[in-house]
Amino acid sequence: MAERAARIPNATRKRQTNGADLAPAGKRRGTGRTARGRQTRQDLLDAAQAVFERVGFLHARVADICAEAGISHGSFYTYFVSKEEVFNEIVDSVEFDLLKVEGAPEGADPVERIRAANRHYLEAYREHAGILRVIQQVSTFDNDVRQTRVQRQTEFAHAIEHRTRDYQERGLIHADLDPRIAANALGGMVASLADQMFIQGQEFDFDETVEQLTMLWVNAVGLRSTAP
Amino acid sequence: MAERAARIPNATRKRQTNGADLAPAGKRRGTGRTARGRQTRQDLLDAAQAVFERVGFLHARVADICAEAGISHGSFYTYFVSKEEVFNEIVDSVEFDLLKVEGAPEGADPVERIRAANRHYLEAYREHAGILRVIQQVSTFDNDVRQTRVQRQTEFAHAIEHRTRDYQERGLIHADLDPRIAANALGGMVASLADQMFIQGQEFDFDETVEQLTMLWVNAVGLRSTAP
Amino acid sequence: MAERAARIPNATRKRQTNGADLAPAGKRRGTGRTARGRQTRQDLLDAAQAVFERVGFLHARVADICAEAGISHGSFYTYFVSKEEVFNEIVDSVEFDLLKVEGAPEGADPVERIRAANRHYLEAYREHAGILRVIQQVSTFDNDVRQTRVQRQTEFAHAIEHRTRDYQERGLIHADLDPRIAANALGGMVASLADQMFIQGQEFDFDETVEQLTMLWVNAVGLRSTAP
Amino acid sequence: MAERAARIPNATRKRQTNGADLAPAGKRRGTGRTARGRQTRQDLLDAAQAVFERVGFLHARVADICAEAGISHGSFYTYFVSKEEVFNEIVDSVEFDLLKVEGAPEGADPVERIRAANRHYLEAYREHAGILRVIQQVSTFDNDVRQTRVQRQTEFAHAIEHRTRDYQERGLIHADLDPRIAANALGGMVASLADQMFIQGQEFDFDETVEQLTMLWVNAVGLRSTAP
DNA sequence: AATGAATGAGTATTCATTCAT
DNA sequence: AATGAATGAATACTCATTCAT
Repeated sequence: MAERAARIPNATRKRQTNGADLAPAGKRRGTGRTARGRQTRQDLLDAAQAVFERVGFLHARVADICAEAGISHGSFYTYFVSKEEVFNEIVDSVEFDLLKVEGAPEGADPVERIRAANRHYLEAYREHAGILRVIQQVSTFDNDVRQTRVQRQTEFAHAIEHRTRDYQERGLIHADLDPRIAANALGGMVASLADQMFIQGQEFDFDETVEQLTMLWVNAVGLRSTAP
Repeated sequence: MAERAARIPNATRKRQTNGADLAPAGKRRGTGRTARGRQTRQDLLDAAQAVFERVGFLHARVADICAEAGISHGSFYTYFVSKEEVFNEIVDSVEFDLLKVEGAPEGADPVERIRAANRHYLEAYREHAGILRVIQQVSTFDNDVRQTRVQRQTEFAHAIEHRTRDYQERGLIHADLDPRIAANALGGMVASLADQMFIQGQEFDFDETVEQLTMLWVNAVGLRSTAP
Repeated sequence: MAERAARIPNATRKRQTNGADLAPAGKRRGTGRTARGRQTRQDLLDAAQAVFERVGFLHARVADICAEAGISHGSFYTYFVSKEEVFNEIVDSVEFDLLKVEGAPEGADPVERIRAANRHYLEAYREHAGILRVIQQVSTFDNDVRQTRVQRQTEFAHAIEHRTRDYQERGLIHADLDPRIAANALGGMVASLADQMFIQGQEFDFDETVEQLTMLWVNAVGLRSTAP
Repeated sequence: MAERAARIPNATRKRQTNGADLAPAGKRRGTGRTARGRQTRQDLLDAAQAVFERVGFLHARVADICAEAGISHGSFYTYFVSKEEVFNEIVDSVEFDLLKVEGAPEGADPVERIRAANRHYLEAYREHAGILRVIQQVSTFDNDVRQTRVQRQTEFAHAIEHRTRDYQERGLIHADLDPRIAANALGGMVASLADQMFIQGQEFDFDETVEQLTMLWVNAVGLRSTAP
């Protein structure tokens, strides 16, 4: 642990309640009718993201965010209900595209598709490593965010699962694999490596990693290239 | 001097500047000279673990731990310097055995070994899920703990990498795999699934998962059973 | 994120290792941008001084000071980093003028000058007795403050020493006095009496004391009035 | 002030009561029937004095004293009611002899007597500087100790005052001096210099200082040597 | 007598959030 | 909309003193 203890200043909490931490519901603020308002709001979002990525959610103080945005302390609450809200908004605007399979059309060679998906996943992870790290932190004490994070993983796995079944039915891959487990395992493999590379800071050659992941994946499911 | 003595509340004193990152420095506590003392210390450790697992590190208050242990507030500091210290001690006493390959002797069939290792990993993860979740949380803002955690992962991967090279040299598995990447990827695959099962709470059949992971792993590296 | 936001209570964070002895470092507080802010800051200073004088530094709690100032608990830290800081600021604003020789022009009769200096010293001491008592307390466990206090004394003695040499050269006083020792002794004599009168609370007639001190001083150094 | 604030752990206090802090009254402990008991008691006294002189009263913890004495934590209270009590006992055993005029018999030459008294005072101060510093600290927040300290000074002054009157009546010194003020002033002069030398740590040559103080004193009162 | 474990009063400090201009 | 001052809940930690063996 190391450093001398000092209170961590902020985050959300429900004393003694270990239950769901859902939807902020309530009032939305500062919708931004004015152009100036909209600008300030955006400044705040950018500042918040920068601060979060720099020091993490727990150590980020609203005051820091305001300083970063160059606005006064109190104005924050003109635009956001709480620190949590900014965070959520940032998350919403960032998260979604780990899943997309880019660069390989629907009908393409399965190996190609897998390679493309792996590459895309790693690229996206790399691009968003900063905020992903923060999301990981927050998901550790906030059920909402944990939910969202699991959800994202689940969707990813579902997509893989779906395709796995398809390939199995077409006899392209091993029949004795459980599509759901395999999907989660292989998705987890890629996610784990991405985490090691971009969150934990371990060194891997990007392209080589894509190749190896693809090879492992293809072997694992026993995919035979459909290429002639 | 005065009727009822009472402490003078405040003044300036040099904080025991405590540069070191690991050793909490200063006076050592809870020497545990007495059986009673040792008992209390253990109670405190148990209580702390229970509380950490229940509410996480962040939400755990020293007061909660003391209440759980049934001792007075101040006694905590007879044994530990800080909440961090108890945590570290718990971590040290728990972490180490994800790595062991149990149940399959050194010379056993490679597939058997992999299966045994996977089973052991999942079992250990399941057994320690509570504290592992907390470790994950803390590693999110504490570099020492992060370090330790990465270390553990790294060692695991090293072991796999070593064996992978061995198998490659013996021609038992694909030659074109990069042992390091493969080791991290496959290790990550198992770890990720363990996380999904025992930390994120997704449902998977334990035995089936062991089988599937083993199958995926074996396929991925192209291992041919050495059985006749 | 959660229904009602509430702070996450604790975790580890690097204490702003603050080696410097003087500047409290870290974020500067209470910039006093607003008139209102400046007012509050002043209120706080006044309150702090009052509390310090009433109960001493050791027994003064930040809460007491805030209560005295009629502001909320936390606001204190908008303006000052710590109890120590307020104290230092008060000291800085008060200390300096024990030294001045008021009322007797540079070229005046030496005896007149001594009398004026003595009177001024006692007056200043009397005026600031409250805070001087506190300074004495703090200098007892705080090296900086001790330093400052000694410094003040030293400067006073230096001034006397300087003049003593001058008078010796001009043959106005005994030649066999050691200017440095004499200066410290005579300065100490006055300071000591001031302390007895205004800190220890012993009763002495003010004017008579000035006269007697002057007489003792003049005799001690063998000063012959330059008056015709 | 400098160091980061941290609570000063101990001393006596009466919340909100600025009144007298008198007599501990109550029960005396550990009178020491046994030889062993008496030994332990003395060890404790010695240890306490050492610790007090090393870190001051405020920073001295009962635990420190016990450690220094090599006895167990709780045994302290077998012998003393409180930290204050040990302190008082130490003070009582040390304080008294600043006053004595050693080395010059009653009928000796007045100048000799003054010289001898000055020398004795400085010597005693030097010898007991360690504990005197602590007494000074404690007198800052403890009325009893303050009282005692003032008392000592007062007695010293009384002695001087008495002698001064005597000399005045015998026509040996100036008639226009106020014996009480002069006594306090001159006594304070010596005390102040002693303080500067042995508490504040300023450098003065011992013998020279005695000479100069004597000279200043003799001059101040206009004493004519009775030597032929 | 000695030991050392247990107790608990006492307080500084942070920072999200609200509020008066 | 913006500003920045004010609020106050929340909690770790120390150490004198007591108590059970």
